[in-house]
Amino acid sequence: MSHNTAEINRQLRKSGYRVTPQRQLILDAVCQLGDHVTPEAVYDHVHRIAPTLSRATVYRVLHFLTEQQILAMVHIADGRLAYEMAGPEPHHHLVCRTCDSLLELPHSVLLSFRRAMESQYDFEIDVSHLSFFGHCTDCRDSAGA
Amino acid sequence: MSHNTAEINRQLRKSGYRVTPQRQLILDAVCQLGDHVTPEAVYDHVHRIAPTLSRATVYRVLHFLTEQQILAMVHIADGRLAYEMAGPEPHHHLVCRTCDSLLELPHSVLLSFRRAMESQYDFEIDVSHLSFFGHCTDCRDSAGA
DNA sequence: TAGTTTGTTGTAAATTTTTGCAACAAGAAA
DNA sequence: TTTCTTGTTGCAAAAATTTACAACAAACTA
Repeated sequence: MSHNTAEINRQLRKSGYRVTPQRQLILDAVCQLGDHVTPEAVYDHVHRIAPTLSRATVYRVLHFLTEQQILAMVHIADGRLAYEMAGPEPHHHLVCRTCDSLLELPHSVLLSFRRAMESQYDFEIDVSHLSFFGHCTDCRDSAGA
Repeated sequence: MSHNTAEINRQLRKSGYRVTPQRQLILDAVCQLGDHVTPEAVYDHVHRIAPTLSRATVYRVLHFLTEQQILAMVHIADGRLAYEMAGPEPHHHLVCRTCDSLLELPHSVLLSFRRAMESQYDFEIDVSHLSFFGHCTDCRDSAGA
């Protein structure tokens, strides 16, 4: 996935934050590495380009960009965290606990569920990204029902 | 929440695992401490009773009891993990990102969603526990729409 | 372009979580 | 009750993540 650098930079500056080379590198890395990028993968990637960029900065920037809704935090197996670009159209994942495969879930599938929570509980679910864990077709079959 | 010790112990032994004082203490701790118990809270609690019980054991046992479906792993704010008793009837939470309050969601609310995923994607969602993050009534109001 | 403000970074240390391994002990069997 | 097998634990070290703080530098202003 690509991202509109100029637009993002403008957004950050407007909010009083700064655009640093570190932030740009880390954002590019997540962008290039695709879905479910772990902090360690980001670090490995950017560290090759900028050897002085520290792990602490990676963690801080990932957290920061998530707060700014530029990235989305994703739960992957075992309660670990990963990140990915927060597209304008959210999508979600069905994560297989056995083979770690991913199925993408279009946002539309969740809209009615979200509306239900809103009307029944007056609670506004943040649907920037959701992961559901379970078992895919193949793994259920091979588990030998 | 209370738990049927004898039943759980029988289940573990039947599967070839052992019932140790450490496991019993940790299970009791989660039970007594209620919903969303963090590993650190468990450690503090059990460490008072059994000072030699190590942090490593707390983490290992929480993980183990979750695999055995005796506990359920819960995602709390910021991607942190917590645990709670896995009741026979699953329940879920709406977690407010602002005030950290919890709303309990009856399992029935998710049944249709789960069925939909099964028929549309042939994916069986594990619904032992789900957390949805967002904002509750009060916090949306005070945010001054 | 130079000066000023203050948001950010790197370092190092603190915390949290995981893992290897030898000693231990639960539970089965005799 | 004693013995034996092997699942578990504690320790210590490794790995992952967070935090304090001084130095740095992005962006605004003149």
